[in-house]
Amino acid sequence: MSLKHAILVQLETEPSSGYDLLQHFKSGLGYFWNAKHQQIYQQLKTLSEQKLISLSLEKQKGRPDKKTYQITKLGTEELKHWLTNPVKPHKINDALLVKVYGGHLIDQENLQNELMLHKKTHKKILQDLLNMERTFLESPPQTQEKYKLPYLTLRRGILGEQAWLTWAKEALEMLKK
Amino acid sequence: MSLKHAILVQLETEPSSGYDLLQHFKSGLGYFWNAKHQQIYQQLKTLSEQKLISLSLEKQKGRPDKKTYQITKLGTEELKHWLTNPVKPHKINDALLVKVYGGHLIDQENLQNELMLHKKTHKKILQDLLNMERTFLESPPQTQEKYKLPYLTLRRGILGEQAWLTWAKEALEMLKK
DNA sequence: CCTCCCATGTAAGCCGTTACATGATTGC
DNA sequence: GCAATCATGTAACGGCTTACATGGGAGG
Repeated sequence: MSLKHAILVQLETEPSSGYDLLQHFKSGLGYFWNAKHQQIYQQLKTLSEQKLISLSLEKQKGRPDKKTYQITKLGTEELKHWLTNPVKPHKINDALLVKVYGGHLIDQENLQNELMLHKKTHKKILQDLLNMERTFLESPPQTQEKYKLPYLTLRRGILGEQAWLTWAKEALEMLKK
Repeated sequence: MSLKHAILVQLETEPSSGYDLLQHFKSGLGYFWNAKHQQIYQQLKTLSEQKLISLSLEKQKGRPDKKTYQITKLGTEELKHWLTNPVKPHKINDALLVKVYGGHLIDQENLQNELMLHKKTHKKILQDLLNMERTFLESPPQTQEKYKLPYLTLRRGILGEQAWLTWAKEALEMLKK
């Protein structure tokens, strides 16, 4: 629903190609918004038709032209409008918890293994986020001031992942009894 | 994607009508899986056609027949199969964080107000979850043993909401400077 | 009377996933 | 040579949301 706005936010920061956006969704932004390349390219097409973004072709040697999009005046307006109106609370649809809820139907060992698998992923994510935080905290004060809002989203990620890991520890202990 | 399985899990516990399921999605299960009535009724129809669930009509005085669904053998198999295979990690698509990320475009006050609004909602959810936990902890040991897996999902909710509130406090302090 | 809760549905449209497709460059 | 990364797309399908629709009972 707001992939649209996630793209506009990014383009407001700097003009990007579809591929660039994809990279952002894999790193920083990606912690709280996910999108695949197919969806991004389709959305860019739509946004372009709606005149919320515009396109420039950058010629590249040897490679096909790189399509760089930038936000238009209309796009900035739309973005500001969206930012000013409240968003609905985030909906959680977490299949793992459905599984835990109904886990009495399968081996406890099986359940534990799956939890441990997810734990690995979450540990990795936390490490990545902590690394980003370290980089941020080592940057000069004016950089920190400039990126303080993205930093807040990073903090959300860190606190969220830590809470997840605390839960997993608790859950595994309980399952092992 | 696994509304299907969320429904099967619930029906495995007890036969229910569409309306009953809706109530579960508004309370316990609802913390980690959301669905609207339209979606539930459609899904029940589909599952019924696939013979994963079956229907009995309960006659009621004065009211139209209540449609009660129960899980079939085939449904239980499908559920066990799903439970045994790993699920993909939960994807977060959180519009509020997109907003914070791009919040430099609007009033800081506006952003703070929205955060406070969400804080209220999360506080309410946490209170509800803590109440459910109290009820659980006051129940007899055999009940606790029986519902230990759903209790784990409750714990996930509590830890998650507490982490959210910790973050919000931190964020609001930072924004006020 | 009016609103909330019980109780169930159809239909259109949007959003997102999966599968299919192409082709160049870089590093091992 | 082969895999990974850069770089962009189309098409089909499935899931979810929004709007529309109906009708009885309970309580203030």
